[in-house]
Amino acid sequence: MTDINIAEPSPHASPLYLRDEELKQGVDLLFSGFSAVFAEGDGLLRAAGLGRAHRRALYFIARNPGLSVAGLLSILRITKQSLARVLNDLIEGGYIERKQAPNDRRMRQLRLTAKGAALDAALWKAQRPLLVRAFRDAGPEAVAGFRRVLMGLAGRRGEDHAP
Amino acid sequence: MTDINIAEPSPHASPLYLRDEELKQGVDLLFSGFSAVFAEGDGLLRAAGLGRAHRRALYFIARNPGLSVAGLLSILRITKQSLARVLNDLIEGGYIERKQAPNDRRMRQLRLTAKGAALDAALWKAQRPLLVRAFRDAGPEAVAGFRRVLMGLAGRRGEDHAP
DNA sequence: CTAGATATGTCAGCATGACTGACATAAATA
DNA sequence: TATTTATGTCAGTCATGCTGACATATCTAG
Repeated sequence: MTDINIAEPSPHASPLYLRDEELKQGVDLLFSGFSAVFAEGDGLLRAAGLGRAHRRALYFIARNPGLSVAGLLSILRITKQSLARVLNDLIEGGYIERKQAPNDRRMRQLRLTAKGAALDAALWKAQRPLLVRAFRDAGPEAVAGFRRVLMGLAGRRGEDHAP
Repeated sequence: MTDINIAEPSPHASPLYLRDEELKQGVDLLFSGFSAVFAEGDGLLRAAGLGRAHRRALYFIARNPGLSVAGLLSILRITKQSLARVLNDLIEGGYIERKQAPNDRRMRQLRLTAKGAALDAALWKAQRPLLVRAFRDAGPEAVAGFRRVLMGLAGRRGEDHAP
């Protein structure tokens, strides 16, 4: 591959771990890791008659109770028309509820129902072992690095998804 | 904020970094980081009349010149019918070539053409700065941890994508 | 050499989940 | 009151995944 950067003048300008090959291995790993994490629990979803789009919405509503539609849109980065279908499915299925915000009644607050919370818990139960194993095997320092790099990649957009 | 999990009973049974909240933050970050990395360069793709599916194929063929169809399928984990459409688009567009393998002529070796390599380079040029910045800001130890965790998540499937 | 296994390609149809554009409504705000 | 904001909805399209069935060429085992 293009080893252009090996012959950098200053070691500070381009250390080994910033060569194209290392960066691309990072991309490979990100792709594989993401695929693995989000492949878990697909069986449960199909049983519930839902897809991955529903799951993502469910997940982020669970993580941010009372989230507004606009808030969810900014997390998922899809159009409101796309989200609307997903949300309507979830509401019709009794997984989430949509209520007017008391302070600004234009806004809707999204929350899980008991049924939605149960599905979310079941999905998490399926997904969790993989994460626990990977985190534990890697150790706390590695996990800290994992988070640090991802926060950099997400560009401070990755933080506000957590309550 | 939900500080529910702070009061864990035994530190050994569930170290702090393995609490549900920490694991879920990992999921949040993985989602955001992945989205950010793979959103870069979409403009170029559209200009070329291609989508993200084409990009993934192009990327992994670039990473593994001479890759077989089956090999690419096992990386992307989609059906051969889905892949066929993408590959045919790329071949018709002159981005990749498909040649019989000399040793086993049932197999096809996939490679980028000059045009494909140029597109791949342009995409990488768009994508790279984000990765460089995030890796450099996080530092080499963090990057090592990032890789370690992702390798655990990918379950040793994330390694063979690199040549 | 023949029979089967393997790697690939293709047709036909379907499902999911994105998109764009246009328009409607209710509530807040200037 | 006029405008902006947050949301919902209709209608159509596109991208990308899927299943099932079948064809072809080639390799491999008996």
